[in-house]
Amino acid sequence: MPASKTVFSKRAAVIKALAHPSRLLIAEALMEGEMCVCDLKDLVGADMSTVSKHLSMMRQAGVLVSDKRGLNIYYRLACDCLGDFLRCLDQLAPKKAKTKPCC
Amino acid sequence: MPASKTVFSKRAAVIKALAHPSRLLIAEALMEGEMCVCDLKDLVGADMSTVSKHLSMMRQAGVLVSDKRGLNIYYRLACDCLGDFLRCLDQLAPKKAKTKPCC
DNA sequence: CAACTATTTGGTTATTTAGCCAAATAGCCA
DNA sequence: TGGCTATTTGGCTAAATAACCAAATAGTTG
Repeated sequence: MPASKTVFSKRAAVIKALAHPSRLLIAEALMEGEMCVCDLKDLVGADMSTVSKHLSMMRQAGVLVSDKRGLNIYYRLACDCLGDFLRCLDQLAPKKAKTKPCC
Repeated sequence: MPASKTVFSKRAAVIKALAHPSRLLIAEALMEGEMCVCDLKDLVGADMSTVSKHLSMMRQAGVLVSDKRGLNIYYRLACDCLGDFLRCLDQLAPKKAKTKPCC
């Protein structure tokens, strides 16, 4: 079991934590600042338990950190570099592209 | 069906194309330059058909472009910005982290 | 054209994931 | 304490994913 395999699995887990439309929406929303679960639930429009599972998965991958204050639990991005990470996406996400290099 | 939903799905598809240990390994290898499928098969160590499916999925997402020359098909990264994208990962991938912000 | 090589496609199966509902947990306030 | 409210957890089902093998496709060369 090569150590490099573990490295790639960990990195893949980080990416996987962003590889879902709802999770991406959450990540982009959190670029503006922290939000609590119920706000994120409204944003995503899914069952609270579903959102909660997305969030704990993202936290476990190291993408988000959470912070409990009173009844609410606030989530925020673990890392500022995620902003650049996410901004790179639009260059790749095919609008009509595919014929010419995106950047 | 909100347009924004489509946008997030497309972006998620791009990310998903990198969200697998083998695909990440492939993407990093291609940062050095193009490679043909059989070389990538050796690199990944999986069945050629498995590798081929990973590659076509990445191409479809807009992450890779391919180029057939003779019997071989060469793949390369569609976008230089992927380098930065990938380099951001190490900052997030938990080594022991999780206690302090990564960057 | 026939044999060969590189790659993709189709089929199958096992595993993982996403969603919902219901129940459990935890902090707050009367 | 007892009842709220916010969030997580467990259980379940449907759908998506990843892997392999076998067969099909396409280009090459004798």
